[in-house]
Amino acid sequence: MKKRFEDFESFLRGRGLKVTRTRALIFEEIFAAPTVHPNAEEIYRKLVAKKKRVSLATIYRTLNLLVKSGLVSAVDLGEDHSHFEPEWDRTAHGHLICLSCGRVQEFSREEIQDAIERIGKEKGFELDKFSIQVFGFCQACGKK
Amino acid sequence: MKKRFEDFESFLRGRGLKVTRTRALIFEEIFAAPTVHPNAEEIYRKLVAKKKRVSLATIYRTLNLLVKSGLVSAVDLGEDHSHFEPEWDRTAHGHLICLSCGRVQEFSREEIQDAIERIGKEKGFELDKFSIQVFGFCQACGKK
DNA sequence: TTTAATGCAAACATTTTGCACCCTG
DNA sequence: CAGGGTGCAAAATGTTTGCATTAAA
Repeated sequence: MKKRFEDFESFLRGRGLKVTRTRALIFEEIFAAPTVHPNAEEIYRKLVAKKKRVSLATIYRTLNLLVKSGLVSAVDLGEDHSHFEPEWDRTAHGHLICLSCGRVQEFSREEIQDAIERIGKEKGFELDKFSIQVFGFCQACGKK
Repeated sequence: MKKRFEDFESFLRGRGLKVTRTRALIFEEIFAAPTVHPNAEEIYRKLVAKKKRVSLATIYRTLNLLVKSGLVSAVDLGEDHSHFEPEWDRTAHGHLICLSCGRVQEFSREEIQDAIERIGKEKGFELDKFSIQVFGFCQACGKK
């Protein structure tokens, strides 16, 4: 099931929060290009480029709401700031991060998910979520 | 093979850098308690408690050297700062991080490492390193 | 004695917050 | 029109850097 803006609306209404123009714009920026993994600054710059009047503060506040809602995840790509991606309902996935060009590819493997679930069982650890970052060189960069 | 201070000395000498008292102290702090995963601030506080005269700046500078040397890794435990651990020669491992008490357990599984290597091959991605964080509740906290 | 290392304070980068004004419901 | 939302500027964090001084080699 694909998450859409209505899910964010429900989340906000359920907490007595308001559905605003700015929140919709930020939501759009993340969901319209799911492979981009933008950070707060990038979202800000894109909205400014589209002549929207927003502030970084609001972007951070909205990102926090989106993460709390479960519709968006923060991902660590080895930089000193967070990146954000839509959280679709699908097998958990990891990221391949190119140390040369910075390109990010996703992957998902049942076997890894299963192995992690087995580890949780063994150690009596109740799983919530996990993240995997694989660093290296993508096909294009590795060939050089 | 277990890494020891001599390895750090070789690294430093090989680059024309100096083996100093402060660098030894910081190295010790990380290697003496490998399960601690301290952050820069914690290392600083422990050394101050031991009446050592150090600055956070030197700790950060030394941590950067240790990471470059490959003797120490920076690990992301979901907080807004890095933690550090000795990088022993062993199968790559992941961390189970308790969202309630913050305790960190390690795990390692050949099958995960193999799966990631297979993914690299498939995508023509030349692997360098990977990290896995599993968030959830440890046995003690989960029972409550 | 030469060159790197250190502590300190200032600079940085990212993210959060206080406040006066604005907009949604 | 009441209460949350917003932009702006200031604050809070974590980390890095410039500089004068100290200490390895």
